[in-house]
Amino acid sequence: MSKRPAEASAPPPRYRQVADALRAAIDDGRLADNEALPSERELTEQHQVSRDTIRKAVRLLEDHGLVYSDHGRGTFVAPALVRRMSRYIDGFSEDTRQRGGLPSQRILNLEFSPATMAIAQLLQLESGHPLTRVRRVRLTNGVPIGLHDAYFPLPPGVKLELQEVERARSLYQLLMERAGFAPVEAVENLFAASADAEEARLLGVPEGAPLLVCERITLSERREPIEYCLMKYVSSYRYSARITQSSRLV
Amino acid sequence: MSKRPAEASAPPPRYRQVADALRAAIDDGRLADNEALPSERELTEQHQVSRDTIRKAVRLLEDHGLVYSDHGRGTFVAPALVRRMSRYIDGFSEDTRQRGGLPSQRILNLEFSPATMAIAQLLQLESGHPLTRVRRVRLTNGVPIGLHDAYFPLPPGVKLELQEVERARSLYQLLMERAGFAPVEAVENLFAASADAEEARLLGVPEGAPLLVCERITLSERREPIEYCLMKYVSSYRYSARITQSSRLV
DNA sequence: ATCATCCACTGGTACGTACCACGTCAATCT
DNA sequence: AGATTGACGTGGTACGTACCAGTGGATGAT
Repeated sequence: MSKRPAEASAPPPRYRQVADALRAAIDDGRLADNEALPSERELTEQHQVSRDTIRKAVRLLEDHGLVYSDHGRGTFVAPALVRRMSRYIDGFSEDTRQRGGLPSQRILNLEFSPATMAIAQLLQLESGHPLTRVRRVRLTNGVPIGLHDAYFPLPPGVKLELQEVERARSLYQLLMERAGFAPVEAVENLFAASADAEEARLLGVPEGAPLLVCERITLSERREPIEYCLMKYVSSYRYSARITQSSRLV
Repeated sequence: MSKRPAEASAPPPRYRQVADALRAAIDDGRLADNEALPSERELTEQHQVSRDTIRKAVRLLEDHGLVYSDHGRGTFVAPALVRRMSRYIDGFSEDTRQRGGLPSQRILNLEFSPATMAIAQLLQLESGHPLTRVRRVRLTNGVPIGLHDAYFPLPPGVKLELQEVERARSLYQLLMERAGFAPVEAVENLFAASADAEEARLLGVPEGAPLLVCERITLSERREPIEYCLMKYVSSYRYSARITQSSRLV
């Protein structure tokens, strides 16, 4: 037995434990905005790990925008404005909850359709490849916020039933269990468009209302495209991003 | 003299040199999409540096989406689709050039106005604090693409002249020289809106046309807000983002 | 032919050490 | 009073070593 099926999974690495401890201190206010963290050498003693491990932990927090380091000065807690900005894959439910809203969804339809030329190219498949398509309305506190239109190939023999999609807590979760769907990265293009008649009806806005369109290609661990998703949001929806200058590689 | 004013600046760190070499190999096609890089231990010998240094270099490239590492398999060149996705601060000129367009701008006006309550709050200043405001039209190949409306405080005594703003290659560059303006991070909120009469006229679109609105707060090294900028783009403009799952910190 | 095992190789974690680069501020010198 | 210096503390770079953990092909038993 090389893998332990249900046994307690291995403990997280030490740098991760340190990061969690620091994050907890930030979350519950023991470390205030812009307050300095203990120096790396101090943390070394507090946690009884090497400086290398401490630096890995701090780097992890920095990547997520929770702290920032200044050469010669120290490491500081990032202001809340920055801390709140992190995007995750399939972020709708997460985002909504983080802003204090209750996310929900309504499945419009589940169909099996061959890839159009445009979508085939984006997914790097031949035109006409069989795809599954799921259309959903996303709601926050019961109010329609966006339309999601997702296309993805399923392994031969795997078929989704409407009921299981409706019951599933998360479409990605379901796809992971049923089809080994494992997204690790995504690229998105955002732009503005006007609502057509159907979109207007589904979202409860006037025809021609401005929508935020987000076109996403989801990639597997091997960076193969595994999903194309077209998302359209009403104008009250906010998409947040954080941009860093991190050594721009010229 | 602790700083060398005009002398050749210190050479970049070794991990940076290695990263540049690898990047060059990717850029000119010596390493193809999804091709494996030499293993870290091989790179160690090729560049005569420690594995630690190699790993720093690879991590840098990975952060920028140029390569990805898989535990047990190796490190691979990210597909072009992913490689093209990196955003920088003040990215308009950069972005445009990267997509093969010629960026330009037209200054609409330069004025000195007290902060409204909303803007004062975003910039963490008291209401009525004197601000400089620059409104610009951004163009690609001579076609209007977006409107930028920037607000920022200047140190006492510093005044911008319309001419120098118009002559400057980059507003940020100018602000850096004249006012020590040094952005290192920014947070953005994106949403959709309709063009009002003036916006429509300036952008050459019908009134009510959908616009992509990007609201940006720029932060200094100390994470103090130093600029607020409201940007509105026509629907053909694409805002690109890359999302990674990188150990989500639960 | 099929399956399980093993092994060589990959990146990931963790330790230790040393020195460099930068910022701060108190002590010092004009 | 003002400018200069320098010690000190901070994060940044770089070396070395060792071992862990996941992958995938070769090997060998069935």
